[in-house]
Amino acid sequence: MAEPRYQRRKEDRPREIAEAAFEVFAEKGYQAARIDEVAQRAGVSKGLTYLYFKTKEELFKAVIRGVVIRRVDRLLDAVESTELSSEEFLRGPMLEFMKGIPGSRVSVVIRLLMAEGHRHPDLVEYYYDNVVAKGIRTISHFVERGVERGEFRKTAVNDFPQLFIAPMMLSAIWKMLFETRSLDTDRLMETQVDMILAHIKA
Amino acid sequence: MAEPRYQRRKEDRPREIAEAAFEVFAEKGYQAARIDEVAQRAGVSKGLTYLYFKTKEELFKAVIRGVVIRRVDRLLDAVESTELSSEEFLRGPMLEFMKGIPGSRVSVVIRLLMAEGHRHPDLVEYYYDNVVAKGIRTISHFVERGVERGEFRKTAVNDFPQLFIAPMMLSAIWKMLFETRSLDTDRLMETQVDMILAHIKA
DNA sequence: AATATTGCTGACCAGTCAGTCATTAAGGAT
DNA sequence: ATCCTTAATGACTGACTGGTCAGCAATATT
Repeated sequence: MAEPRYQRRKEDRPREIAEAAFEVFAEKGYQAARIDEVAQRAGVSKGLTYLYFKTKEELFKAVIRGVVIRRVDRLLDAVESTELSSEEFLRGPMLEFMKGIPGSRVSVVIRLLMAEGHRHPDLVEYYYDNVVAKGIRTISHFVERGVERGEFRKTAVNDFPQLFIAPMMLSAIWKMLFETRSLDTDRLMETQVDMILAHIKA
Repeated sequence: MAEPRYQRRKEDRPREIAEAAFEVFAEKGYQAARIDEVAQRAGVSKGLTYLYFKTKEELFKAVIRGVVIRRVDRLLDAVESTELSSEEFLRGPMLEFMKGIPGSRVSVVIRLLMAEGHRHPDLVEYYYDNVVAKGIRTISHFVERGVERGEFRKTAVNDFPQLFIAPMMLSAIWKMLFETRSLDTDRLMETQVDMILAHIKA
């Protein structure tokens, strides 16, 4: 009749701990995050954290890696499989994707990487290869396809797919730092898309 | 004949300490920065640091505040006093200003603020009022002057001066995280300016 | 030269925290 | 029931560091 003091849940623990860790890292940053607090939020003892993650750094890396991947892949798939015109895709799914970034977990990851990237070069590399480079290639490919289809002209924008996402990055940062001070980030990104389209449409 | 063990230099110490502190904060971030190391780099004992700055946090704030101000004010003055046409100003001094940001101390400050902003809301406010808001107003004013002079059309760009600096922000971040991976940040910013001009020129 | 002033030092303290490990007990196997 | 494996606990340690302060010595004053 005595309640068991805990349950053994080997399968779920790592995910639960990583989930709690993400929250704590998000709030405090890497250095100020306390393993004790991670454990507490996961409803687990500190020792158990160290059973599943050898060090704080490893936990950090696991958490960061776990966040972002699927989102970029979805965009990539959408580009490949869409039946929309390039302009419609830009104004529709692409813009929707970008609007979703500021305020999401992705921007937390950006912050953490900027803050701690120095000391975790392998993490930066992983993130660059699997998120940034992949995303940039996807946009690049999208623009070139537009050119081939005769929808777009060939312009300097072909060389700088970063132009599409620059306002998104600014929006993410703005929201993180200045939440209260008003900036209509959605319309900011829309305006950039308007401008790019006006510039490259055939 | 015995060399004096130290010299008393009340005037210079604070600046020297702040200088060293900037370096250490830049390399390590706020939390991981050690006051001992700051003192060592300033060629000074740890105790002296606490004579001039009451706490680590105060030192941090003093350092951040000391970095950015003059730069933005120079841009503001340049806008007011220039005899160039709006387009010439954009392509000349304005672009030069923006190219100077990534890789400069300013981007270090951006990184530190993103990483530590949470815990220093007054610092964020100070930075917003004296740098961000001021800069945005300056650009806004510049665009509106162009409209009044008949050089520019009135477009959505009037409402989003952030569009001018978004690629600059992306460049700053890119350079910090991915130094090695090539991106011609200067040309990225030029391309944005080209595009904006094409879009708003009367 | 003697005295006063104060910039500066560095040993020290009290608190903190990542990581360890001896121990406990959950729950499957027999 | 009993044993056995191992998930889970949490007290503990050792290293580290922000901040203090009693005293020293470089200069200013007389």
